[in-house]
Amino acid sequence: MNKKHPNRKQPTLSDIAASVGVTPMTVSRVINESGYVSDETREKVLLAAKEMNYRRNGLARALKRQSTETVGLVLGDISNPYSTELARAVRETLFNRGFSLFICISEHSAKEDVVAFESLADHSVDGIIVATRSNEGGDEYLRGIVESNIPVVVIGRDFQHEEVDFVSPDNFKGGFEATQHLIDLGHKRIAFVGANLKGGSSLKRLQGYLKALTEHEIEIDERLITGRNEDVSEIPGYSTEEIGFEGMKRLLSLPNPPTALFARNDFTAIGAMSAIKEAGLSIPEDIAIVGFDDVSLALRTSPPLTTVRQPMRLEGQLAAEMLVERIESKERLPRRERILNCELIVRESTGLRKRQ
Amino acid sequence: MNKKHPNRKQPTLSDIAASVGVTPMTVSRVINESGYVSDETREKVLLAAKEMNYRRNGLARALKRQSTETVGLVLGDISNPYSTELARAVRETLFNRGFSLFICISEHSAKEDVVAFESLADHSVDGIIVATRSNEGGDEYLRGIVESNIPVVVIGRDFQHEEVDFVSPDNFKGGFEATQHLIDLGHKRIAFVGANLKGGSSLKRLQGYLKALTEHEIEIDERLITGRNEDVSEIPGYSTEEIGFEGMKRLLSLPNPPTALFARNDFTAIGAMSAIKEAGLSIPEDIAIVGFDDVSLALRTSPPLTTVRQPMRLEGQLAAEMLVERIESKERLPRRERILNCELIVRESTGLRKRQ
DNA sequence: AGAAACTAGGTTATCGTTAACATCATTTGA
DNA sequence: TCAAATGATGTTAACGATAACCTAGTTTCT
Repeated sequence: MNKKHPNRKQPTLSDIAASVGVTPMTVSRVINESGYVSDETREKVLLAAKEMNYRRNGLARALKRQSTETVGLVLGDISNPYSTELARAVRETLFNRGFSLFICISEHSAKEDVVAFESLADHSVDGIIVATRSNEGGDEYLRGIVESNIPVVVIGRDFQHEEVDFVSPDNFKGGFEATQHLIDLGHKRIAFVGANLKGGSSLKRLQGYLKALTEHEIEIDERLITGRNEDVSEIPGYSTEEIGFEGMKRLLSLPNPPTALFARNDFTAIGAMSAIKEAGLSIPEDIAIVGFDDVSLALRTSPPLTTVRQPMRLEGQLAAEMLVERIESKERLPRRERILNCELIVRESTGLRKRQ
Repeated sequence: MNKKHPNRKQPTLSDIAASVGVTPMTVSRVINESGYVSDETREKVLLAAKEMNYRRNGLARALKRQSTETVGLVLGDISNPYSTELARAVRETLFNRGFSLFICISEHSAKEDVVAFESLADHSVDGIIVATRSNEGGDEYLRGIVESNIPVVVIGRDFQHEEVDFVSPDNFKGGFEATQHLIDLGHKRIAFVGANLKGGSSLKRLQGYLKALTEHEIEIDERLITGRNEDVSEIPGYSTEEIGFEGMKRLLSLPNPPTALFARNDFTAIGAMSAIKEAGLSIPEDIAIVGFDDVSLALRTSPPLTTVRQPMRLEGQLAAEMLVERIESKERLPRRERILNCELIVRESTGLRKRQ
């Protein structure tokens, strides 16, 4: 709808009312199937509405009703299958509860986070689910949104607020178990690829990795931890496979390269596999690999990838349900946290126990 | 914003106006930086606005202004990196033109297409970019939207309307060139994996494939064309790799299996590669493969995948620009079509010329 | 010095819809 | 049989913001 196309104007309730000879209110009752309307009137109104190609003005309706029955989801990188599954689960859950979903993308930068929040707030969504990484500017704006009484649920984002629910996979435990698995197989020189010290799920996975090493009294070698301090996803065209590929190349050039590898996610693992093959080494004989996420592709790498499966659908579903509860609740609800278990899926990329 | 949380109500322009001692209109001028306001008044208003945590009501504003400066993008499967790149380009282009973007996902079914269109129309977006596959119900609803004077641009969707612009990669030519490349290498038994006879880009790629075979007088063997009539993407959890994997397995069990393969897209190709390796065959020696899209992962498969690169960023950018033109144009514009060239990227998965 | 232009506001009406209440006829129940 | 319930509308007043128009004081230019 746009005033710049004046040729035909959108008909309104009043237009229909005038053409049928009733008041706008009666037409509204017909359209919304509420209140009493005689069959005769209803039919006349419906006919006129169809003829005039009537489409209700959601803005006016929402303005009056003070609710849009719409929820916003802010995602970082949507190329990640994780985001896809999450979005799908959120959408389905919301749909069943009568809400529609708008997705905004923020490529992990504060500025874009803010833009996303702004557009959603501007459209008066009834609530927001945030699944981007934490960052200063974004957090501040988000806090303002919460103070405006817009219900918010965060997924995997480090954001503390007494009225914001939190859903996350147990990245720490997942990282711990992945590393533990490699240790159990007899590995001592275990690398971590794709560290991001700025926070987010990757940091938690790294911490789990460190904990496992420490617990088994394996010395931590910083040269085995690759990654960057900067926000890699801001480099355009720098895909997550590339992080794995380049990280692995660096590791392979060390005087004493690792015998095993835990990658921050499956795509990073795939990039690392590519580098390993390029170097003429084989998986898992020379180097064992564990990924994270269990994307569908993990089953089709050669060899199939051992990985940590996170319950993406469940995360989305829970977040959506919590948000709807908040939206529909008359009182303020206290913060709720749900940390969901991950599951180690052992495939061939870690192979058998390493001979000592 | 929701009336269900009545504890603190959102302040309005009038609230600020009252607290400062001016009219709402003056506050509006300050907020919008339009019209004349004295520095003194401006400061008082801004201070009050900040103190009261004022957030403008976009609904009321849009209702009055008859424009939301927002565009909707309807995507099918967002897990496809193609969708990601497209969305990114669209978002960036729109952002530079002062529009914000909302994405709706429709997993290719008519019902969900309609839901997506409905929510977008309901929010009075200024225009819609549609990148889902054509389907009857969706097309009908879409036509209604266009008749309501909401500007629409379609990407790769078979939808004819005199006021709807069309952007698409040249899937036909891309399919032709991919097949031509295999023929040039000496292949005669060339399979197509992932056909979808219901239309969409896959059908066009298949037609290009058929044309190339015909032109070189290679007999078309229907057993070498795998795919389904039904809409595979509606089967939950049935990923596009799976199509390639299963299709390839079927092809390998033929009495006279193909020596080359053109896959509807890169992920299908990756699935097929997995099946080929599982059967103990090698690429490209036993079977050569060409994919489509040139996703970033194509560089990291082993061997790296020969594929047809489509200009995803350009598609998104053009679509966004055309849409903005339509939105800002005072007159009706005729349909414009842009069919964009694709580029064959030769990598190792097709190897050298086949010895006869 | 007087007209024109600028500055700093205020007034009014409206965007399209609907909640809340009012009106009046027709049924229904005790 | 008459009050109460119900059915079918109409009326009024917002929801919050702003375009369009109006007022009046202050500069500026010729």
